Amino acid sequence: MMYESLFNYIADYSRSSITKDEEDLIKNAFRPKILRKNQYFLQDGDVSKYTGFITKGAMRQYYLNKKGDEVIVNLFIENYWATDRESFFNLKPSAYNIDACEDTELLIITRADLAELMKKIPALVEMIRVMDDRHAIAAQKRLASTINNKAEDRYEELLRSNPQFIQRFPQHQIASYLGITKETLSRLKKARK
Amino acid sequence: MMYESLFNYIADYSRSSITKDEEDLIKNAFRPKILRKNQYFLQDGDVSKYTGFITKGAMRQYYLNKKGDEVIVNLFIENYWATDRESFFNLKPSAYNIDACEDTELLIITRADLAELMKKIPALVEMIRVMDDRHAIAAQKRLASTINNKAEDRYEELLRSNPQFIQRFPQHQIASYLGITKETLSRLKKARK
DNA sequence: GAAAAACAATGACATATGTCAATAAAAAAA
DNA sequence: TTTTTTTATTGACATATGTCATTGTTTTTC
Repeated sequence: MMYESLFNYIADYSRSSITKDEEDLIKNAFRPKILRKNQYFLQDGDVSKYTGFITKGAMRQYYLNKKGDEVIVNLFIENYWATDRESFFNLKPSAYNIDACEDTELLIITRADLAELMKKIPALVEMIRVMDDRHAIAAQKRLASTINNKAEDRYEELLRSNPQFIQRFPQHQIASYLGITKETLSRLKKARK
Repeated sequence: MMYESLFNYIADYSRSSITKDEEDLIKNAFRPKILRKNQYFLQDGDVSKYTGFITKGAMRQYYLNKKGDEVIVNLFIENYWATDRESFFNLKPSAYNIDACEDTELLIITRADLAELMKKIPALVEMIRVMDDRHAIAAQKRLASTINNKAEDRYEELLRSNPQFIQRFPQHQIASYLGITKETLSRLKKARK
C-alpha cells in the first residue's frame, strides 16, 4: 500500500532502518490525500500547512510573474516531497501555487506533527538531514547550470538527470521549468535532430 | 575575540542559548585559521576537509569552466560559512576553489569533530537545521531570480539584499556571481544613472 | 463524432547579452 | 615615483533567446 513507498524512501535516506512500531507511528501521523488533476494542493496566499510525499502522480510548483504568466519553479513526481518550504516552516502565506498535473496520491503531515514524529524516530531526523544536504547540492548545481549553460545544454542535462519529467509534463511546462520560452524549446528540439 | 561572533551567530540561529560549558567545547573544537589575501582555503581536486566560519575578511567560491575562466558561485564575508558542502559531507574531491579575497580569519572544524560536537550541543543542531532551511529558501529565490529576471533586475536585487558585496568585491567578480559578463554589468550601471 | 481547448511548430522581427579589441583609470608593486 | 598589474569603460558586431502572430496537431469535453 501507499505507506510502503514512504518506508522505502526513509530506508534509502538513512542508515538506521525503522521498526514496526515506528512504522505505526508514521501511519498515524501521515494521512492519505487524493488530488484530481488540476486540483490545488497549495494556493498562493495560503499557508502551506502540509508537506506531502507523493506516492502516485505528478505536481508542479509555480508562481505568477508581473505579466501574469506561470513560472514553474519545481516539478514533482512519485517519491518527491511537495511543499513550499518557506511557508511550511515559518507558517507564513505562500507566494506559490502547487497543483496536480495528473490524478495524484500523497501522504500529508503538518509541521507540528512532523516535529513530534521527529522526536520519536531518529531515522526521520537523519532522512531530513540527508535530504537537505542533497537538496542544497542539487540547488547549487541547478543554479550553476542555469547561469552558465545555453538553453540547449540545460535541456540535455534535464534529459539525462530527469528523463521522466520530459515524458510526463507538457513541453511548455518543461520550458518554463528550464527558464526558456516554449518557442525556444520547440526550436531547440528541432535543431538537435 | 573571534569566538564571540560564532557564539552570537549560534544564539541568533537557535532558540536555546548555549552554556559556558558549551562555549568551551566549541572553543576546543573549532580552531582559528588565518588566510592571506589570494590564499586558497580549498583547491579543486582536494577534499573540503573543513567548514569555516568567517570572523573577518571575504572569500569566494568558484570553478573553472571549459574555456578556463572562473565562474563564481558564492561570495562569503563575515558570519558566512565557507565550505564546499558536497565535498565536506561526502568527503569526495571538490570541483571548486575557495580562496580569500582579503586577509581573512576563520574558525574551522572537520566533519567528524562537528558531528561530535552536535551530539553534545543541541543548539548547534538547531542552528544547522535553521541554516539549512534558510539556505534552501534563499537558493530557491536566487534560482527563480536568475531564471526570470533580466541582468539589471538581478543587480538591483543584489544591491538590496547584499549591498556589502558590491562594496567589497571587484565588479568583474560581482558580474560573474550574477551570471553576466563584466562588460554587461558595466553598461548596465551606466544605463541606471 | 463534433466542437472546444490545450499543446506544439514555425516565421518575421526585436532585444538582451556575449565577444573581441582597444583604451582608460585605479591599485599594487617595485 | 615609475612601472606593472588589476580593474573598469566603451565601441562594433555576433548570437541566443524573446515576442507576437499564425497555423497545425493532439487531447479533452460535451
